[in-house]
Amino acid sequence: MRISDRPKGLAREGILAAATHLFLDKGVDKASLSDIAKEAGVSKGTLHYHFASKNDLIFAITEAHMETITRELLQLLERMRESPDRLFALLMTSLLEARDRGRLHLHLVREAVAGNPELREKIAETYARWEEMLAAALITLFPDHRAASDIAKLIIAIIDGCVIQELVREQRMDFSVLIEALIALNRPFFTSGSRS
Amino acid sequence: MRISDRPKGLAREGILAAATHLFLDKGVDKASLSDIAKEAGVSKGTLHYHFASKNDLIFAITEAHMETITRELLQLLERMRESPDRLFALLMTSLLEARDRGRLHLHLVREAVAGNPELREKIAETYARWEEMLAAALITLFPDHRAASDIAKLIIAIIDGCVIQELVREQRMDFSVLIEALIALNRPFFTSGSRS
Amino acid sequence: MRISDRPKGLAREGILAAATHLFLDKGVDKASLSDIAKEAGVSKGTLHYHFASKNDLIFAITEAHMETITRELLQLLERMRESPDRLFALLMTSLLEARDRGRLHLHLVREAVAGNPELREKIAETYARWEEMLAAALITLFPDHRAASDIAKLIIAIIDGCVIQELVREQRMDFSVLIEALIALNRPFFTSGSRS
Amino acid sequence: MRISDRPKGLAREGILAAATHLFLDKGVDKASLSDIAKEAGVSKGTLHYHFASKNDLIFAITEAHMETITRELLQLLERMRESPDRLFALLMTSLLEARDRGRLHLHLVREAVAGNPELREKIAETYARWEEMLAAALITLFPDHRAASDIAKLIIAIIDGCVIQELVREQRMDFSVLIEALIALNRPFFTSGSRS
DNA sequence: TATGAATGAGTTTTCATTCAT
DNA sequence: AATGAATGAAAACTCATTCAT
Repeated sequence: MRISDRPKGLAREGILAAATHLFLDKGVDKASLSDIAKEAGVSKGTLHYHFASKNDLIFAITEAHMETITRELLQLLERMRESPDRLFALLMTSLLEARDRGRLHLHLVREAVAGNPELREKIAETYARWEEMLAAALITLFPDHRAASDIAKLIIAIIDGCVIQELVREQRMDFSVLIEALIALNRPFFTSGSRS
Repeated sequence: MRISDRPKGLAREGILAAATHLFLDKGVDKASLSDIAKEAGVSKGTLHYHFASKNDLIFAITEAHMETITRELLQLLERMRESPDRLFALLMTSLLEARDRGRLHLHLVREAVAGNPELREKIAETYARWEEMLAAALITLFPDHRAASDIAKLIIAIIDGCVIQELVREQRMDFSVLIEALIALNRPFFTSGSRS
Repeated sequence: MRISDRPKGLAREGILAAATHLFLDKGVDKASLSDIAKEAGVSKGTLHYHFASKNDLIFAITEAHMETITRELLQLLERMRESPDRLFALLMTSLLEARDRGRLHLHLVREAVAGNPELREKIAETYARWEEMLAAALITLFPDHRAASDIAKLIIAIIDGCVIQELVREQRMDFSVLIEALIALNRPFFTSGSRS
Repeated sequence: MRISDRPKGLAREGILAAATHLFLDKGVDKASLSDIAKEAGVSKGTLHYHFASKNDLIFAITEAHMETITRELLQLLERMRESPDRLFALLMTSLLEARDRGRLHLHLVREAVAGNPELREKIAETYARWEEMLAAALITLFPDHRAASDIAKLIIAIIDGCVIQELVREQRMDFSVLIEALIALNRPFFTSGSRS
């Protein structure tokens, strides 16, 4: 809030915002540092003053992105106590509603997988953390249920899968329908009708 | 069969194989045409003789990749008639077992999403086709079930989601456990015990 | 001589000539690849086609430079049989007469010493070779003389030292005088007059 | 002595020390002002406060370096009166024993030769001064000897040449051997045995 | 068909220098 | 005296593409 804060932070924040936008839009590889500097309204020199390399920038943005999702997931799980039966629907609509976030997520995950081991490690750790958070919440809500950790894994996978579907097919997924499908799924296919 | 045929086909196939390998390994952007030409053992000139642009090459590889999966899906659905109750497990283990395929898939999807609309369209169409194939198979196997199309969508999403998990966390997913989870999922969480 | 030779070799030779000239003139660090490309009349892309990195170019030029001196030294030692008493004068005037060569030599040696171990090794080997060649020639000319190898070392050092003097003070050294000095040197200073 | 004096002098001295170390280590061109500021533990702003440009810094360091050698040469020539017969050996071992000094010397000389005329002039003057000092000392020690000035020139050249040899070949020169060689040199090679 | 030489636009990165505080 | 944020010019290097042969 102090005046002296602004000049310092502003450039850095502006760069992060510009980079986030361009990474999201064109992907990490195709967004050049020139593009980012231009969009942030700073010189390339300034950009490198704040982020020594492109990798640093990617890392900073990934950290912020993962942190944002984690925070949101936490809030979501809090709210869930009031209406546990809608957990799944809430989770998916909330986490997916920002299509931009999904887009950025895909780009960062791909960057991590394509030869950026540190980044991959970072993302893997966050995934593991989400899984734990989800599993813990499930156990609180349904103390008598086993396999909470597996269900957590499954939920995360479904969300990621839906992100891809949305991005590729450019159409919203209708979750109410998906959830119906999930409910219906178990009866005929896995138990092969034996559950009377 | 004529002698003159062979070199022609061979060079093209060699390029495709090299490009597939490098795209899979480093991603589409980071694999340069020089790398590919070198790995294929041809000159850059030859590469451009067979594929006018990098985009052409990407497109050809995407087509081949999607076609491979489609073919495999078809065979899988055939085999399914004999043991319909294991459909899901079979689907997932088969489609995921080649980790390379998942890796390539991620890279191609990302390339499509990041500013390559033609490619995106191509992939979207194939996804739609898979969905139809799956839905049709489900209807054949379980004629009295509704929402086959939604379940198809869900299955595809789960598979994509698992691919990402595997790539990021570098650990195989245990499907038997996931399927258990799926079965267990519907009871407490969605029906919240209301199922009589 | 064939027509097909020319286009191929020409660019490479042109680049080497331009780089030699600029390295000599401004030093290795201050001669940029842009400068070199411009002087050679080719694009920067072409330059990198022929020499993958600046280091490659430096190395190629160093090799050529050292080779030139070696060749010349060989010819000199041949000619020496006819007038062995003028060996030293001949050596120094010949090797130093091309001031450009000395200039280039200083730049390359400095580059080698400042963090280019491969280059340093290359130059060190050539120095050792010169020393051997010189020592062998001395032994042939004066079979009864010991310490040929040490004298060779000394001669090389004197030449290098004179190169530096010339470059820094921008004035030719007068060798006849230096040689006089060398002759005079031993009597009073080292033997302190004891040599009757 | 006042408190306010110290920080001022200290920063400047720290910068000079850091720059000397880095120039010596990596060469003048490859040592960046950022590196130097970091090693000196000051900001880049401070560095520019004390030295308006990199050239200023180079110049200051060169002056200090040349002054150090001059001072040492003076002391050496003083001590020489007591054992004039060992002049040469003493000179060379003393001036060369600090290998770092030779390294720095090479870098500064090269910088001077490569497009820094002021610096070149400065160094040339100092060389001339050394020559005079040496010649004067020689005349004092050996009043009846002619060509003292040429011998001085020769001695300086030999020292510079040995510095290069040492740096490139990374092995100490054995001076006793070199001196032997010098003594031996004059008889057979130059006079070709004619010295009755 | 196939090549390799050539290109130019573009990439990330480095760096000496300036300046408000 | 000292700082650190900012800059722009220039560095080395990459790469898809073109083209004569």
